[in-house]
Amino acid sequence: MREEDSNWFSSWEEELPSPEELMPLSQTLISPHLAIAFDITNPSHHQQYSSQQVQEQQFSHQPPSGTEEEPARTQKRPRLVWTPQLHKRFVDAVAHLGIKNAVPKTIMQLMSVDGLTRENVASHLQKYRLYLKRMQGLAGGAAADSATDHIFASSPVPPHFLHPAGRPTSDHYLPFVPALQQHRHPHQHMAVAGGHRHFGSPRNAHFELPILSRMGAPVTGYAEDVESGGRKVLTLFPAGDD
DNA sequence: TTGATAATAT
DNA sequence: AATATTATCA
Repeated sequence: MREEDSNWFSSWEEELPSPEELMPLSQTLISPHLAIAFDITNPSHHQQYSSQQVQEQQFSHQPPSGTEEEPARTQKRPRLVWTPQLHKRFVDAVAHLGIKNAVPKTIMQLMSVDGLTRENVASHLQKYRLYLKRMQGLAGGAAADSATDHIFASSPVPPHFLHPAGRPTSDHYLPFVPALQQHRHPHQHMAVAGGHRHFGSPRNAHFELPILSRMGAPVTGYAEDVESGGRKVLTLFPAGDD
């Protein structure tokens, strides 16, 4: 742990974005009417995800190209930030499926994260596999820490992941059974949300984010602004119990 | 850096 | 044709 990890927790509540700042990706990326079906117009019932702990993923990188009311589908998807919680779900899904069936599409479906695409998972899976390979080499005690693998290290790697692969699928590993979202059923356990901050104008820093999909209430999270070159990244994740 | 995208393979 | 894996980009 570093200082930053302690610092952000300090300014955690201060920088805490309000639920209104969270834009439901399900509304922008999916069909408008479908988004409405997913959307909660009246935040009355909220605390039904206590065990799951609503996870908010903040995206960044919003193209400065004028129009802000671009068609949802033509919208360029912001960078996804893989938080430990999201990663944990990823690992759980992979563990549940077994290395064999752990392919991007299936993983994505099992994760049941709204807004998460197959590409997101594929990209991450690629990195994760590399991480696993790296760990096999250093098997024994020491773990590789490249600041890159921090996210991977946050979640324990199931034994069979490092296995030479000979077993078909002996997974009595049932972390959870998310129940694939087959039809339009607004029952995601998690969701990815995005929003755009206007750093240049700290005064009118109000966003016209519509409404939360259906889990904006207990949005506990911390927001950190990271500036890399000219790229502003705002990451937000819940203070989960993980 | 980390995640997206392109290229390629199955 | 669709999805998976690898490589490269930003």
